[in-house]
Amino acid sequence: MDTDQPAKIGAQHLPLRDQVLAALRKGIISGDYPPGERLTEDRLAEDFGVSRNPVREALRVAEAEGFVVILPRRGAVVASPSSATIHDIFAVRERLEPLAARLAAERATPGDVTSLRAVLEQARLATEAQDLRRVGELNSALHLQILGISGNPWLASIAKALYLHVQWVFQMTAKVRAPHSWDEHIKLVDAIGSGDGELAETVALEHVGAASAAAHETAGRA
Amino acid sequence: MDTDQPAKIGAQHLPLRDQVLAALRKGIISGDYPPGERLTEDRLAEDFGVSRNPVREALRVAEAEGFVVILPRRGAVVASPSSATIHDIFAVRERLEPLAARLAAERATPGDVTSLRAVLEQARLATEAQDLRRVGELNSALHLQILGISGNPWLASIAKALYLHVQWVFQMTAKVRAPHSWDEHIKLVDAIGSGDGELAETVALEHVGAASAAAHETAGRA
Amino acid sequence: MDTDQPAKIGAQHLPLRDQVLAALRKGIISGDYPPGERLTEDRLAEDFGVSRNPVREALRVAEAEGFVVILPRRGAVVASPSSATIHDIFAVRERLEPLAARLAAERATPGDVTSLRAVLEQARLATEAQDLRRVGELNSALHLQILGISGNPWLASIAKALYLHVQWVFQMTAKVRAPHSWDEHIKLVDAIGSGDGELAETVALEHVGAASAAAHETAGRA
Amino acid sequence: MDTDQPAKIGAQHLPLRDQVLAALRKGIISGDYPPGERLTEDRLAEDFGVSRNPVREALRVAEAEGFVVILPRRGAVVASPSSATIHDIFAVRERLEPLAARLAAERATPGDVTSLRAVLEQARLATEAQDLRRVGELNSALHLQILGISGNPWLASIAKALYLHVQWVFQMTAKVRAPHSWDEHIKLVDAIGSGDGELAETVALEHVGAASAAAHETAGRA
DNA sequence: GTGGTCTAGACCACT
DNA sequence: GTGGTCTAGACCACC
Repeated sequence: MDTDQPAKIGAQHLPLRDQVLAALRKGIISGDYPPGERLTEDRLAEDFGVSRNPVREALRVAEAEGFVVILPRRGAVVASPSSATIHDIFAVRERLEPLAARLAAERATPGDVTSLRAVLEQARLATEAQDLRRVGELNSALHLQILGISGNPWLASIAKALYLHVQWVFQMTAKVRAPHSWDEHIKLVDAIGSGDGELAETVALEHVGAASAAAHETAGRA
Repeated sequence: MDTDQPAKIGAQHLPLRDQVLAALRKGIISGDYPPGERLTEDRLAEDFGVSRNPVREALRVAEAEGFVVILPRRGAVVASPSSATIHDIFAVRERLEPLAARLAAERATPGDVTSLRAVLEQARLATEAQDLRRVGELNSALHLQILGISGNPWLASIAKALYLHVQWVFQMTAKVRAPHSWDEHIKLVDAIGSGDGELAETVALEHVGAASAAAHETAGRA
Repeated sequence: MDTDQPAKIGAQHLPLRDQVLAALRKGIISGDYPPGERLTEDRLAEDFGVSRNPVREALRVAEAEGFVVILPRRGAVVASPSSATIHDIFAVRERLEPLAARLAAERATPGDVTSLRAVLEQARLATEAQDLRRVGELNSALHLQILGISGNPWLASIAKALYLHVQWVFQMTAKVRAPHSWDEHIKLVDAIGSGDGELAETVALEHVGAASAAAHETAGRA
Repeated sequence: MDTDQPAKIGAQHLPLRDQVLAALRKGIISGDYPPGERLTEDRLAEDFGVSRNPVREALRVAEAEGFVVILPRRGAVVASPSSATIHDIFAVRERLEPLAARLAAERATPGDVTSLRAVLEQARLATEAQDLRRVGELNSALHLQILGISGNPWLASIAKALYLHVQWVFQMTAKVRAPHSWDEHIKLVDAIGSGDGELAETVALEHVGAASAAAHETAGRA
């Protein structure tokens, strides 16, 4: 995915705290840091090879994002999404993703639609190759791209956070509903491409509903 | 709702960073730190009488909440909500507050409703006394309480952040649409009290629509 | 080449100056900054998206490494290796690479040898695939690996600098002697694997001699 | 070779960073900044009466030369040559000084030889006067002059760096092998004067071997 | 004693 | 020269 001529050095040189945050999110979502696990600052600092200060700053943001719970003077613990959490998250997603789809349909340029269709095509190939991991990545990429097209950064930021949590839960339950979701995705992109906001919103609502149902089937612990 | 006897000392002893964060939010919303203002760590540390580390941690969270913008190696700046931002925020609120009202209607206990009506009554008295500041506070209190009753912490947390930003913008434009909003509030509480989720959602949608219109009239600058 | 579990964040988070230095070296060797080109600090700062300070520090080191020439109060210019320079460099390489080969032969563990042979195999595949760029990279990788095995950091550091310059000259003359060099490399690795320092030194000397001859044929300008 | 009348002011006015670098090298070699000592930028800036910027640039070059070790985000420390380091350095010198002697023999003009003999004579006088410090300086001057005569700037630059480090180690161990080395020096100059490269190389090799042995006797600590 | 919290100080980069 | 960033170390609450 890297361009040959990398972006300017200054722009890609992120502070340690940001890299720590990304690594921490990844570690949590991947299950390396399982729910309920205590996250002592010293341990994380050692894991990442940095001092405790950037770890602390990353933990504050991770808390704001809902990945960890911090108890004052007690330390941080990986959050434990329950089935209730999943229910809550989907309740919000059911409202926001249709909005995103509508806005995207109203604002999408031909280039945007081409880009979305490219993701669909890649997903088709990955599905044929049975590369489930890649399918999952493309699933995320598609939704994130739609959020970007919506042109509402607040919506995008909130929905992205929700989306990451859903991925996390899926990861925990070791189930992916990849098999049957791409038909819905194609319909969604078609609707966005048509420019019909009302239609896009309807399709998105159905899609979230299906995802929600699948999630609730597989959830139910911790 | 607070007991006269304050809660346990340990529970009310918040870390400095949390107090700094609260003070920072308040300072930004109140306009003491106007949009575009540079927030050097040293200055904030001095303002709050702490060292730079708790200031840094508070800034990270304030960034995640959208109150400040942090540019790597350049420092923090108070965010500058534009009229586009207001539009974006209301677009999301229009989806989430009706959801909150519906959930609240479906879950509200009689005690919850009594509590909501108490706020309405206090607001009526404050309006008669022309205590506009108090009216504003009660406005916030009402909406936050509804969010709490909804029982969806994700929804509550997101909507609260949006709500704070709306307050901020109102503060900036120095206009409050307090005069005519309480009629709507009464209708909203009635709907919640009735337990009719569908009705509550409809009333909430109208309310947000009115607020949105008022906000867009008064907004329109960096 | 990246491992799945990346190295600790702290270890791979280099200062901007180091990244600038690496980019500058790469730009010079690749010919993007041709010999004789003036390198104003402002321009480099813009090219890399950083401020002038890290650029200045990178330039000092690049000067110490012989890639640029800095004239006091006049600025930096990309160095212009002449055929005399090539001659000088090879005169030194003829003494140091045999030494490196001898030391490597005396110190190589079985694992070291396996690693060297892996590079040879990759090079064979890349040669078959006619991926000349990859062949060049593996060529460098092999020699650098031998230097590392030698266990003499001074030798490694000096020889590496010489090696980079030779690559630069090859790049300038747009000639690569890749075709016939891998036979020699195989002999060299065999000698190192045998543990016979004397033999390794002899083979290395022949190898450098061949490279030197090839370089002198293709050089002769700028 | 310097004229009595100093060169033009512009040419002799070196940038501050170069003067700082020279002073830093001198301070390290002389033991004023002992191995392992932390070199904070502020302290050096104060010591030399300059701002931190030229200090930083000098430190980068000093690192490239092996006098200091810089740990990212940790600062600079004076390098600590161990006996292993000494061994490594001499292993390289054994290859490069004979080469320098051979090249010098092949290229030396009568004037060059006269100049070398003048150094020998001064050294004889200084030895008689028991001015050991002067003897040491002349020792260095002789070897540096031979490197210059070799006509290979790469060789000269590399060998000079090695030579400075050897001096440093001798300084640290407070031992100088001055007593018996001048006989060897005379033989070396004779060989160079004869124009017989093979002979010069042989003599130089013996000389480095003797120096190496002496160094290893006196070394043996961090 | 472990570990969260905060301060002091220094490196690093921008202006 | 100012200011962002990170590290080292001290304080102090909890187990």
